[in-house]
Amino acid sequence: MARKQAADYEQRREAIIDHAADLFAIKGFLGSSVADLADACNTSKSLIYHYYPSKEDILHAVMSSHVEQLSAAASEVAASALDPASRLSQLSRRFMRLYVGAAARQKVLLNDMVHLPPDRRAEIVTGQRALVGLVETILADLHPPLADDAARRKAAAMLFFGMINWTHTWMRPDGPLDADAVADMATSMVLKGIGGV
Amino acid sequence: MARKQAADYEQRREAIIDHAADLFAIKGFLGSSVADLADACNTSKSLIYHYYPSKEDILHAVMSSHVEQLSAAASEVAASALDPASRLSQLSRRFMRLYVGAAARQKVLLNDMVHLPPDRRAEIVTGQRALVGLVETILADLHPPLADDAARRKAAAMLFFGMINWTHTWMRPDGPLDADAVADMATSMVLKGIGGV
DNA sequence: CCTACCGATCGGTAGG
DNA sequence: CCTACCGATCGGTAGG
Repeated sequence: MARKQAADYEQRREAIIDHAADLFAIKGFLGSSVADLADACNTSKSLIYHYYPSKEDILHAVMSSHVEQLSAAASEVAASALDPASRLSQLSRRFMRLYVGAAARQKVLLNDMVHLPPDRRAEIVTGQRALVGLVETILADLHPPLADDAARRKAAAMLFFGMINWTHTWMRPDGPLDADAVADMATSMVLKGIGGV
Repeated sequence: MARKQAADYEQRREAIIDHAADLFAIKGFLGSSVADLADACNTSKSLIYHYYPSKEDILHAVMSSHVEQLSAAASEVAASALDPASRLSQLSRRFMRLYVGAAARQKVLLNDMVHLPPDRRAEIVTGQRALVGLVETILADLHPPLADDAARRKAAAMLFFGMINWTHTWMRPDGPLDADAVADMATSMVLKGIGGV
């Protein structure tokens, strides 16, 4: 009879990704060694390589788990029957909560994409493009002239993502504004400009 | 008579920084070796170390030269007698032109700050904080309630910087919108929301 | 799941 | 005796 996989196989895989996210977020992918990661996990390099074939596979796992969370949130909002302004508001809040709740993964996603092998990078980029497409649709619903202007529609969506994606550089978990408060400021900026914040 | 410094000393120093910016922007600071940089400059590693004492000093020079350009542009806008909306518009355009004209330095500034030694990093951060302060002042002029709410004033300024700083991830020099067009979209988003773009 | 290693490459410095 | 610069190599450490 074939020997069973360790009962906690999936938990261990997940724990490695958690620690890798923290480490990569602080020191960068190339600035973190596999030995550093093994130490953080209180184990050996060999154990790490038992669960993942390469350091790049660990980076990919950190990123793809996070993009999947974002995609799931986006799908729920896309499937809802809310009006455009409420959809934007919901999307902002759901994204900002994930950004703050998984701050390390978010930083790694935004900083270390260049260190993924091209095929793995393409996979992540495809997931992100769907998120951009959803925001483009909402913005065109809010401001119909955008429907006929692909360049400005894309740019407007990226300006929105800039507002919320940039938060990882300045927001602190113990700061005066929480994820929802910042999400609502970004939504108001889109809907009414600075006069609405 | 003392022998003179090479006539092109400053040009050589600047050329090293130019090539370093391109290299670091593509492969990251840790992903680029001093040997790579020497190759890009068509010279030897020893020549690089003749002009800069360490790889980290090169990173600092890439960043500080760029922050100085941004600070100079900000100072001119701050000294102008324009109304708040025009000041924001001017600042957006001047910054976006620098971001696009020095795209490699901008990427390095945003991605590799973590690899600067703490004292060098503090110096760069101080320069950036002055830029944020200027934007906070303009936004409070545009929307007076912000004058009494430091947290939201800071957050609003960072949402604005998010819009323009994030452009390095999606704007292409040969794309349909140039630096001024994107700057004006960001300005309109602040002044009037999506209805103004 | 560990210790013991490898081929290669790193940032930085030697003599001349 | 200086500065400018080269070819070669240092001691350590990386991912695997």
